[in-house]
Amino acid sequence: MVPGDSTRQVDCTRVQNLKPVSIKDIARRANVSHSTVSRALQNSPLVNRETADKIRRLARELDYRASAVARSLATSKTRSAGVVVTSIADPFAAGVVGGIEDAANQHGYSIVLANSHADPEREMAVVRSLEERRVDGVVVTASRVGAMYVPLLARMRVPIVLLNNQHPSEFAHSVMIANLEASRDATRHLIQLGHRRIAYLGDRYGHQSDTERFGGYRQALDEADVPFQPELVVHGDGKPEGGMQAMERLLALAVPPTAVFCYNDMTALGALRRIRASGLRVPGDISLVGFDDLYIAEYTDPPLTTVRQPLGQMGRLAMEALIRLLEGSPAGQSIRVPGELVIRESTAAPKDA
Amino acid sequence: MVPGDSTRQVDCTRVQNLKPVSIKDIARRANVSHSTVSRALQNSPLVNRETADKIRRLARELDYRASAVARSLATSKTRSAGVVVTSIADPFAAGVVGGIEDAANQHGYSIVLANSHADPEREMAVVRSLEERRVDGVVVTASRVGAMYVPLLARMRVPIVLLNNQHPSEFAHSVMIANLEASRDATRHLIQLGHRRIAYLGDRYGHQSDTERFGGYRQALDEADVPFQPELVVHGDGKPEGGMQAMERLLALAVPPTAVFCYNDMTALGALRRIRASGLRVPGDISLVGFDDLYIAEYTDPPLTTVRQPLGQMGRLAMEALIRLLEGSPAGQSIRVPGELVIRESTAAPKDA
DNA sequence: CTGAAAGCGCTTACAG
DNA sequence: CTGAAAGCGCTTACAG
Repeated sequence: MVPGDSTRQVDCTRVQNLKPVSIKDIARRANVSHSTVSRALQNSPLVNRETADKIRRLARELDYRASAVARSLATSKTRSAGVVVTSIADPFAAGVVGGIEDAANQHGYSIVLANSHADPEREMAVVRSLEERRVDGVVVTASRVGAMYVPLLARMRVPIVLLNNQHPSEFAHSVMIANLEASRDATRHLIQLGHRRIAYLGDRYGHQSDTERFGGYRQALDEADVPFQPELVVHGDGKPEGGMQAMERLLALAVPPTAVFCYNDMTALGALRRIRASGLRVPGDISLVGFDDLYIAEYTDPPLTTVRQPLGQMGRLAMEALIRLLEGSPAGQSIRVPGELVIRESTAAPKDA
Repeated sequence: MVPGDSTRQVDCTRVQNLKPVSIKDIARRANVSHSTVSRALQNSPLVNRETADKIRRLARELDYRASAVARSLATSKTRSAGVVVTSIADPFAAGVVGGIEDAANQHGYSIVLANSHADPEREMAVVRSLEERRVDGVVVTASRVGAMYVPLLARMRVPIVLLNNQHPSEFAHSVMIANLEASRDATRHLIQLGHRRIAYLGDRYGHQSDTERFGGYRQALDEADVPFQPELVVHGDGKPEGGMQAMERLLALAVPPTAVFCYNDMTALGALRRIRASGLRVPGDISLVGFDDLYIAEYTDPPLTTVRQPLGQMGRLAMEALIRLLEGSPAGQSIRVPGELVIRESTAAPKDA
């Protein structure tokens, strides 16, 4: 061997393109037809016990991996689902996709993930790509998706499940958080603590979720005979910035609220900042409730009372609904998942109580 | 029409199983062979201009979608990449996968996503599934993956790119954050502010990233002739709980540090809590630096100075390296991505300076 | 420029 | 129980 001969070292980072072992390779060694191999590997009862065992042993020895692509072509099922999200980098989407993947995996499905970035061009490209891949179905978590997008998806002729979509539609099945019930619970919690001047800090974009959450707030007020005060309803943009500005208007009121129920945690974060900036304390002077239970809610100061969206579970339910659709069982047109009020330290009885 | 006849309403949620239009359907209408259709749709110069135009027009009219599965079988390329993460619900993985998907999409690749949950059984199942799907390559972001896992993946005989993996290996290409340089920068920042008693709050699990970050800390100290004090090095568990405990030990020192460089933001969060719990202020009494720039870092009180890992970019680089590998160009065995020191409000000059 | 043919790796009716 | 055959929807050498 030549000293320093670099060829003696195998370059593991480069890839040999040997083709994978196929059903034919096994057939040859087992002295049977490839049909028999196919049957044996599917545990078909049509194959003689011993032949089948021999075939399966060979498959293991040769480290055989059935080609899902060939199978898909033969069966016209890919056992894969497209998952469209606005952006997987968004923790919300990430949580939900975690559940989707778990359920898919458990049922032998694979997930083809695509970001739409709420960009119509990208959305078109994504749909086309999923169509070409012949995914068996798709779940869409793209809350800010255009209203036209769902019909576009529906043209794919595969089952669709929508997840917390702002435009639920007759074209598809859907899984959503039970906004009204959850926000009613959150508001009741404030009422039970003794609050009566409770503000609603909503989202100004007219999302269905805002409408529903506001509905729950109203309902809790009504059932407790707390008079509704329009001046206590303000709107942000769903982000901290908007929360700060809206909170500012609330603080400028002749009689500011003693508690604020926020559309979401991001908004609550802004409200919290604004309250502290004006020298007031949470929950000493003002109680604060969020919605979502983002990771961060646990680490704000004080930790935020909020409504948890069971993201993983919602994803799981969506994927399971899709699978049921694919396998012909009834799936439930519209599934509502209860939120969970997580009481931390941003809520307390009002001072004057 | 019978009143109340429910059949007149199309049930859009149910799916008709009409098979997609194929190359043959187009061929029939165009009065050519399917070979010609195939060529025309690939923009092959071998096809007569007008025939090609006619074919492409027909394809558009019929809303033709080439079957990627048939093409994959014919070409033995799927133009898809497996992406293995410990859990996509982890914001870190989510950020990175965002970049991976963007790069993939841009190059016409699809992403098959799989959670390993750091569970050996699941890891095996995931690898098997990706093998069966015949993905062209895989990128793995599974920092806490078992050391045995990468060799297992390598057996897949497809290119692998590792992303911030704790066990970079000769089996694969890798993309990692430049830990040493970034933590040297962070430490320098503290030194420049005037600190000399700077603690390192590390991770006790002996991750390579901890070793490297500690190395950067040492290097910054050395180059500034700040004496290294072993008592200022403590270890947490990478989470807030461990950060609190380790910070407690630091506070119990005869002369506590005036600044603490934490292994990551989660640890910093714990340290921050512990510092405030003892009535001290950040950065008034102690400056604090994290690592990662989690979403939350911007919203702590005070906002945390930290090192940003450009997650999206790292994902993009990993996917691009994989694609280069797939297309036979050199890809760079080991790519290091610089972190970025984000100076917020948790660092200031020491009191006595 | 075009078509007939073979092949990719499976599944599955059909005939024995 | 088994095999030969056809087919899934493409691609691509080969022959004209």
